Amino acid sequence: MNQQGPGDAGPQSADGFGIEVLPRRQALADEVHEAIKALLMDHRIAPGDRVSIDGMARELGVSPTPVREALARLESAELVVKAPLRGYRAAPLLTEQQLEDLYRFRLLIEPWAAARAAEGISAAGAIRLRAEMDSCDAPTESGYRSYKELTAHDTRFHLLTAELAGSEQVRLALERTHCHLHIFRLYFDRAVGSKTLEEHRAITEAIASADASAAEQAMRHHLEAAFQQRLRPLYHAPSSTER
Amino acid sequence: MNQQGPGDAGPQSADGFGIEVLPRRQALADEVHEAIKALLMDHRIAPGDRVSIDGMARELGVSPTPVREALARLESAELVVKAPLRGYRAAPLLTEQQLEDLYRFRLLIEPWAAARAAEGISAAGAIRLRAEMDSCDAPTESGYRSYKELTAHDTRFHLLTAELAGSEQVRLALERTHCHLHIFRLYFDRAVGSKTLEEHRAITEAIASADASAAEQAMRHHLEAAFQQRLRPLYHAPSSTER
DNA sequence: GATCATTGGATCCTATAGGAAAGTTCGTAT
DNA sequence: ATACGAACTTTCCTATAGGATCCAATGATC
Repeated sequence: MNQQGPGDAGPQSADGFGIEVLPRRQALADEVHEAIKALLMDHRIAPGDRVSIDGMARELGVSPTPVREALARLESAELVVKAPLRGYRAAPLLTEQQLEDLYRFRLLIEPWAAARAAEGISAAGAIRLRAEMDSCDAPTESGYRSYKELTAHDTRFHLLTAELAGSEQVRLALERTHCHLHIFRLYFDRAVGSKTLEEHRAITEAIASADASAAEQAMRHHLEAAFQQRLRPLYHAPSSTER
Repeated sequence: MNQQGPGDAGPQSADGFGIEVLPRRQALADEVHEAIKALLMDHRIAPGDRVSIDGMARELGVSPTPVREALARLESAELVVKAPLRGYRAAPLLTEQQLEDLYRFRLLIEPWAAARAAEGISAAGAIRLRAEMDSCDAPTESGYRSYKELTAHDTRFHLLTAELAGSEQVRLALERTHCHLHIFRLYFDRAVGSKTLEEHRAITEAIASADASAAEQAMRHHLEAAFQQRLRPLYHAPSSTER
């Protein structure tokens, strides 16, 4: 609607100085896309719930058209399923078999990526990796970090290792699994141990010291521990929402 | 045109007797999606060309809304790119580096999948695999098979091996790369050798005889040969745009 | 003659309206 | 009381209109 205040009408060449803030003219369908994704993660839309185009448009205060576009993309990402004349529904939670399959896939590509990242690590890459760790590592004494924050870090960390491996296809494949979103939906209300950060730290150091086999092994250990010790028990424990 | 002109409107559910077998109300957006994908593969939309929403709607005789939805999905699949206020463009061809990256990724997951398929092969699985081979293998003397047909077989064959591996994630990852579509766009006007079918046959026999290491090796050989001997030379040969 | 401002065209983006189909509910007959 | 049928409601699906923006062409000015 309104352009952000005065002076930026010209998107980039406002004053001739290439500030290039690029006011993200991108938008409305993308914002709707992110909004719905956030609703799915927060369980404000439970798995299996209907996602009405009109209802979502009313709730977000936009017309149905961008909602339709956003849902089409979410369907392509398998986060919602579309029944031809019955509307969209939120995708169900992963079954235990699907989760196992997902981690088998991650075990196939991520240790490999960690090894390649270690082989080709640069000074700048090591800095980026350590910065990511520090962003979530530092003040762990005062207050607990929210699970949402830790998940965001986890997402960035794993995608960063894939990026450092130099394989865009691996990074894309990992991103397209939306594994972090699925995991988040699985135990979005549980506290996460500090084990994750410890394991991330081990991976970081292995990569930063260019030790390929150590990086591969650390990543493998991390994924196996996450699956066997943290995720899989959720299916056999009582479905508690305790903290 | 108005809403549903009288002639073409009522599809077939004229009377209350819904004898019509599944009126296939499925999709208009889906059909548009497939139509545009076909246009991309046939180079009727060249890489880099603009894909106007209104223009495509006029050409296909539908309203812009389903076109918009189809393009949103194609963008999610990275077959078109969207410039915020400048419309969609067909994605450019893969660079040599991107092709190499793609095959590195396939070498990571597909030999693994072939080995798992061999380990868990069933009688039914072997039959399906051989049927796929026979469908394209048989009458190779009378007429040449079109490249389009062979590509379709290649797509089905590789997805089938991934499916037989029992990993939905691997199958999805392979599908999401759209590698066959990219390859097709690379040399859509060339004849393909019979080498591909020979290599497929070797993979099929290795899987059907439950020889995991042979299957893995055959798949690896197939991918390396395809990249090194068939695809990569395209970048160094004289340009192929003239016909 | 070259550069910049202005105007025009095309396109995208959002919003709204109307028709069609499916699910649901209520009423009636057995 | 139960089953069947009809009407209703909700929702999706398509089409069209209007506002905003970007690219291109033209004319004016230095």
